Amino acid sequence: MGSIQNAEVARIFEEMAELLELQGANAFRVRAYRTAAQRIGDLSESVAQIVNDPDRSLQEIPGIGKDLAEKIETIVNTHTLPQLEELRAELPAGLVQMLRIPGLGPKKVALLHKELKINSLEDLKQAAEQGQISGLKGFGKKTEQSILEGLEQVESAGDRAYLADAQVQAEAIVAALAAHESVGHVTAAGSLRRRRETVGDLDILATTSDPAAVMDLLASHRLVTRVLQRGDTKQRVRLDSGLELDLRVVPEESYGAAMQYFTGSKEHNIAIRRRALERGLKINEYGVFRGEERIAGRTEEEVYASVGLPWIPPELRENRGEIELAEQGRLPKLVKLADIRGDLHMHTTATDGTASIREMAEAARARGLKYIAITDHSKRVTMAGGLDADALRTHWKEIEKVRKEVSGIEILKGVECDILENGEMDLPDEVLAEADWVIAVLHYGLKQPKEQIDKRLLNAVRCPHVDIIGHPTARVVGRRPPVNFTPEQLFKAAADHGVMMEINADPHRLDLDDIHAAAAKAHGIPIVISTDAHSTGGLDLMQYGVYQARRAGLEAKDVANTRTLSAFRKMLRRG
DNA sequence: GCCGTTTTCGGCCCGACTGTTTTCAGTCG
Repeated sequence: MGSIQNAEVARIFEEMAELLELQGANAFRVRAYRTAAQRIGDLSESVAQIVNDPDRSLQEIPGIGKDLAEKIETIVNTHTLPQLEELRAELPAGLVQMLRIPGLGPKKVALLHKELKINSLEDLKQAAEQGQISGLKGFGKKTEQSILEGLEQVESAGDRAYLADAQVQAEAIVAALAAHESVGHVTAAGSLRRRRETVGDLDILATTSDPAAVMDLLASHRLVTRVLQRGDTKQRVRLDSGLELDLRVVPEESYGAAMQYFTGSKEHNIAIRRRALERGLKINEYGVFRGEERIAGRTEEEVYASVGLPWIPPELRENRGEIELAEQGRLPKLVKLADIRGDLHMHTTATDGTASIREMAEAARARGLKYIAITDHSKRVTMAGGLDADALRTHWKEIEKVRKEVSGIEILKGVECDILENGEMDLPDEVLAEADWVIAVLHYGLKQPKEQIDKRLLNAVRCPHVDIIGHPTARVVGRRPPVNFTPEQLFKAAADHGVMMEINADPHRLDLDDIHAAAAKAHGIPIVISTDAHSTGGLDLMQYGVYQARRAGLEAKDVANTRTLSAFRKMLRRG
C-alpha cells in the first residue's frame, strides 16, 4: 500500500465538512474541518511522513488539534476514516451534489431531503417540475424556478476558468468601466489578483459617484449575458463564457479596505481581522474602525498598517505564513517579469513548434530577452516529430548557423529529452553531453505507480547531462492530475546533484505549482521559469510562470534565468 | 473541533442580497 497523499487527506476532511454541515453540525466544528483540509493541502511535506516520524507531531500544524491528528493517523494507516463512512451511510451522495446549485446551501438541502425525501439531482428536478418545492416552508415560486435554472447550469458545468482566460475578460470589463466619467478607481480583485492558477469568478471593484450608471454600463457590456443580482452597491452578472462577475461599488475613502477585503483570500482576511480584534479594531470593506470612528481605509497600506503590518503582495495572501513573515519584516521581495533575462524552454518547426529558430530568437529579443534555449522534443514523442540523435545534431548545426546571423541574443543548443517508461533517457549520453542545456521530462507512463515514477525521476537527476527537470509533475490544471511521486526525495536528490527545477509558464501546466516550488526553494534548488513556447506568441506566457513563482514566494535570486547568461552558466552542474 | 501574556471555557470575520418574510434566515463571497 503506497503512502497517502496530502490531497487525499484534505479531500476526506472537506467531505466531512460538507456532510457535517448537511447534518446541521456546529458551524465552527465544520469550519475546523475546512481549515484543516486547507492547511494540509498547502503543506509541502507529506503528513504520512510526519506520522511516521516519532520526533514529529501533527499538532505542529496550525488548525490540527488532538482529535484531527488522530483522524489523520487513522487515514494514513487505513486509507479511510470510519466517521466519514458513517456519514456517507446516513446521507446520500446526491445531497452533496445539490450543494453545487446556486442558492441551495446545507440548510435548504437538508430540508428538501427531510420533507420531500429528495436524494439526488434527478429527484430534485422532478420535484421542482411538479411544483412540490414551492409548497415548503422558506421556499417559494422563485426559489423553485432558480433551482431549475441551477440544475441546467450544473449540468453544463462551467468549471473554474484558467487564469489567463479570466484575465482577458476582466481586463476588457475593467477598461470599459474605467471609461465612464463618474468612475475613479476600477480594479479586478479576488483570486484573479492573487494570480491563482484558476479563477472561479471575477470580482471587480469600483469607486464612482454614480453607481446606477456604472451598473447599467456593466449590464450592457458585450461580454455580459445576464444580470443575476442588483442592489445599491453590488451587482452580479453572468458572462458569455459562463464565468460570473461581481461588481462592488464603494466610496473613495473605503477603496483600500475594499481592495483588501475583496482580494482575499478568505483565510487571509479572517487572520487579519482576528489581528484587528486583538487590537480593539474592526475591519470591514468600508474601513478600519475603532468603535464608530474610521481610522483607515483609503489604501491597502493603511489597512495593513493599522494592524501593525507592511503591505502584503496579493499573491501571498493565502494565510500560509505570510502574516508572520510580514510581522517579522521578512516578506520576500518577489520576482518580477522584468527580472527575467532568458527563456530556456521552447520549440521550433523542427518538431511541433510553428516558428523557425531564427523567428523564435528574434521574437525573444524583441521581448527584451538576452538568451534563449531551443529545446525541441526527443524521438519518443513521435506525435510531435521528436528528433533522434542524427536529426538533433543536424538541428544543432542549424542553431549554430543562426547564432552567427542573429545578434543581440544568445542561443543555447538544448533538447527536451523524455525520461522513458523504464527510466532510461530517450537519447544516448554522448549526444546529451554535446548539448548546452538538457531538460528531462515525463510525457508517457504518467499513471505508473509511485515507486516507478520516483525511479524515473531519480534516474534523470543522476544522469550527469541533465540540467533540469521540466514540468516535473506533468499535471494539466483541472484536467490531468500530477504524477504520483515523492517530492522530498526528488528535491533532495536534485539539490545533491545540482539539478534545477522548472516552473513551466504555460497556463495549463504551471508546473511546479506554488507549493512544490516553495519546497524546491527550501531545498536550495534553483528554479527556472520557462514558457515552453510553441510559437513566437507563446513567449508571452512568461508572465504566468512569474505569477506562480510569486505565489511560491520566490525572489529574483531564487530564479536562475534572472541571471546574466555567464552567471547562469556558472550555476550549471556541467560548469 | 481549535485555541489561549486577560482565558482550559467560551469564544470563533463580516456584510450584501434574495426570497419569503412582517423582522429574518439562508446563502454567498
